Amino acid sequence: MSDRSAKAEEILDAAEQMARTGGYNGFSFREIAKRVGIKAASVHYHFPGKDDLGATLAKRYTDRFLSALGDPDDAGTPPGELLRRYVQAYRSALVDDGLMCLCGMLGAEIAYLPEIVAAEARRFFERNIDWLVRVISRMPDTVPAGSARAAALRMVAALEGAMILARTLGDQGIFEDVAKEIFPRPKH
Amino acid sequence: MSDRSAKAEEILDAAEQMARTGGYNGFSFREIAKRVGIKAASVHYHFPGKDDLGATLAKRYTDRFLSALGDPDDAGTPPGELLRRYVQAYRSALVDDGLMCLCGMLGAEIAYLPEIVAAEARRFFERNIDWLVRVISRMPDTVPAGSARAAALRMVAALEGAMILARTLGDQGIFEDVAKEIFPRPKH
DNA sequence: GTCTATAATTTGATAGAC
DNA sequence: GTCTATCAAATTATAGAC
Repeated sequence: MSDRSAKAEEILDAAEQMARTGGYNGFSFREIAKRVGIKAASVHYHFPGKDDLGATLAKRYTDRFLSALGDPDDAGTPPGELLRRYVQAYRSALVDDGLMCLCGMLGAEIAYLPEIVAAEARRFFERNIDWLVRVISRMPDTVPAGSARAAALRMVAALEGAMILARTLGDQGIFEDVAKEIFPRPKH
Repeated sequence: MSDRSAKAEEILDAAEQMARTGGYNGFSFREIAKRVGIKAASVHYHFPGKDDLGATLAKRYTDRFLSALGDPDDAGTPPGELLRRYVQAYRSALVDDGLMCLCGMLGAEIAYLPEIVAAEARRFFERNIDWLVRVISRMPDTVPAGSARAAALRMVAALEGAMILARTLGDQGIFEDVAKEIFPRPKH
């Protein structure tokens, strides 16, 4: 468990909303402070530097995301349902939150990020791919052995790209058009 | 033709390199000035405001991108070759330039952009989709009529997402893994 | 076209009182 | 934990000399 104060969580909430709209430079201590009703100096009490805040933010995002997915090896859940759950996690980020994927945005600007933030962005995708590979490996009739990873990469790429497209053009239907056809196809 | 001075083009070159690494907040007048060997105030002579510079940058990027694609209706070029050329445009942006897609980054942060910049980011994707729809419509054996647009959206999404993934994980092979299987499949 | 000078604002950050 | 006060640096931008 992460033993963070309620105020620290509030700070992360505000920072996340801004970072998922404008990236790492999209949030500032002053704007966070204003939103949570304290002063900027007080934010530094909870998070010493912006890099700490950013890394914690990305870690919390990843942990929550993976937690929503559940165990990829759970024999009680069919792999097809797990893949639908994966798509739903992205849909929820875009539609329910009305925001972009935090680590997608951070990943795009990774060359300008402090290393501890960059490392968390990388970890998000590594864990995502691991999770998908485990699920897809349970579907031997759909994907040739060994290419589970390629199938996982295609899913992640399609969903991240679909978020950008839907967001840019202001049309959530675009996300659905892409999501509809991203599942690994049966071997023929 | 755009009648811009050589110095204006230099400014755009510097700004593009930074924007394709850190987004709209990833470039500044001072840093541009330093790179092209003038002072920040002089940059304002060429581009009155940052929004002007950003909009011009996105427009130049879009024009060059579409120019590299060529005429989607050119009967002398098979549609399959045109689609390979489309993938190559993304590959070149990632591998040759070593940078992200400018409008992908701008699109992700569109909610925080000045309207004239946001409009150009939207235009990039609208024109990309139009171009792809025209090409895919020339391949009636691969896609059911009417779903050419959905097929186009899937290609754009996959390529934008593949760039992010490859960039974040520092592995260009990831781009290739995704690109390999994004072409519309034959009807069966 | 480019410069100096300067303004107004924002940024991440620290010291020290309460 | 939060505050005031303050800082150094960076930001976009303008006025006016050359």
